[in-house]
Amino acid sequence: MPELPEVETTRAGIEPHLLDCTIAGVTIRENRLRWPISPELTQMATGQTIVSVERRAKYLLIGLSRGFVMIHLGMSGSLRILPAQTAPQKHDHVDIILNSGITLRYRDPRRFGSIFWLDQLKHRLLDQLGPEPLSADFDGETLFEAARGKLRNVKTLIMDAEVVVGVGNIYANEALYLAGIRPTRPAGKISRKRYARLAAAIKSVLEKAIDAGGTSLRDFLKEDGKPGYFRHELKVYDRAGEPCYGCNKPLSAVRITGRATVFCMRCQR
DNA sequence: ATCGGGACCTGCTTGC
DNA sequence: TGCAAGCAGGTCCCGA
Repeated sequence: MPELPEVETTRAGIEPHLLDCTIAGVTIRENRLRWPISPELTQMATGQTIVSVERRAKYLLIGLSRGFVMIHLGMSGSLRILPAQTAPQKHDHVDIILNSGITLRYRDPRRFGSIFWLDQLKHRLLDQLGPEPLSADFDGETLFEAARGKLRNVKTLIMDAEVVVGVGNIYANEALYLAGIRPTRPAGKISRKRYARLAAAIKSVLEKAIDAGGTSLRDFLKEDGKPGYFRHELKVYDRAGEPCYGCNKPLSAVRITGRATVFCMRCQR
């Protein structure tokens, strides 16, 4: 489900509802997420004021007067802003209830997501993360350097969070199409110049997806319950066998490390 | 050190 | 129509 644009869309959507609010309580109905939710989350967060709502990679970081709540949406997670008395539905695992009369509700049918209480902004899952793709710390040189001597294919490289964060399966496919690079190409055999193009394509597709409110295929909904509209802008993802918008040739499909991969045999080399 | 594959879950779509 | 298989936006961890 959520890649960087969907997480960023969620962050921007919930931020104005959360800032300066006090947490009146945290209800955990189901703590069996990817990692069990620590029971101390409730007592540590209750009574505190929310001072920031930020994102690092695909993690949401809710800053409190003391400490942080760190949330990952996994494959099927979403956050909604709702009136506090709204009855929970199936898979609504956690509520963060605010003194303003609203609740931030976490839903995650597959339970691949996670919620952590952090005393400080430090966690092993944040330690090894690469640069943010939309920052100046990321460019073609980042990719070229990471790819030196590597035999692995370029799609796996750009989906590796130690190389660059936030690029999941949809946007990896899209960026490689925009850059005209075949996903199966060995990463170490691609020129500086083509990596500059790929880095620019990653930035461009992520920015445009954020502007559109993300991509909604199945589960993903924004904090207000509405879908994002980038689905209509997808050039290759979910279009296997359909004509390439560039040359009309049917798009090819392969699996790369278990993930659906779509590309144009003619436009991507 | 690097890499691929399995594992974790539920729900929806597809094909027999 | 019913059922089982296959597939889905992530990513950690293990064994080769």
